[in-house]
Amino acid sequence: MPELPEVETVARGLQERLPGSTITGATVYWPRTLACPAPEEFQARITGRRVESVGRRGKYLVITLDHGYLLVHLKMSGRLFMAPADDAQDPHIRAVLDLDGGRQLRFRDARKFGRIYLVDEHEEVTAPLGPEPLADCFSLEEFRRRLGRRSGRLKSMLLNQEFLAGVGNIYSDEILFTARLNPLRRADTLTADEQVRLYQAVRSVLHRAINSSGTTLPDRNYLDAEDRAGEYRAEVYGRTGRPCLVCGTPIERTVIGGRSAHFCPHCQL
DNA sequence: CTAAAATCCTGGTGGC
DNA sequence: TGCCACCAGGATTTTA
Repeated sequence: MPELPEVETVARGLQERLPGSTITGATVYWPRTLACPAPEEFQARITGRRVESVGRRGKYLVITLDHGYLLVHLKMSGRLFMAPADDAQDPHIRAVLDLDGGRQLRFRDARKFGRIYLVDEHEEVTAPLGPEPLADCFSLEEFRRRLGRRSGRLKSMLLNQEFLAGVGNIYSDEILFTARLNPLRRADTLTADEQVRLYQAVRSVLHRAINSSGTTLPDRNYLDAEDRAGEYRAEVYGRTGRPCLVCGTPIERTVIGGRSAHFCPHCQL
């Protein structure tokens, strides 16, 4: 499932080739893919736009146009990539933007959870998001401030996009393992030292995951815009029953807020 | 406030 | 081999 490191990898790949392209048309094969506006208005407004840059905010791909923004959320199975217009299309293509030079930007999404937004200001979509965990301005002090006001479980807190933008189910588990904190702990019970560990784990895990181009699980759920798999190796996610890489205790799995949580019962307190 | 459950979806999996 | 029930998961919405 694409989270911050995977979306960042896709954004960097598209940034190599997409800027400067002019969008000459659009086809939406699965109408619900389009969060806004309605298909006819989308087609009218996107045609003739030029791509200026490709970036990321939280788990959203942010494509800056000469007028407005195209935002794409990949959700569970979404992929965004460029292809020659005469390449065969697979049945899971939900939307296609025609580009100049006989190319296309294709949105493929087997599970149909992904969404595309065309807006004048990207804040129309991204306003509710919490801070970017890797931004220079995201300080320990700000993290502590946000943490102190919460009483929920750490696992649920890290998954909350209004608390912090971009962390999903894999990296929330990896961050808590690195911080040696139990996913069931309540946020307002952390000692000062534990707050520092969590802050540093958020930054180091996401940073290392980006440097490894993200995580591709054995089912190959994620590939970047150039079909490359991520090389990050999860230490607890999906390793239920296997030995903890630090102490050898079998990794446990539980459900918190409807999400699977993997952790070492010995290392994470 | 937290939190759980339901919702949207389909590919993959385990049981028989 | 085939069929089927079930699960995963991000975000939102509903309910307690």
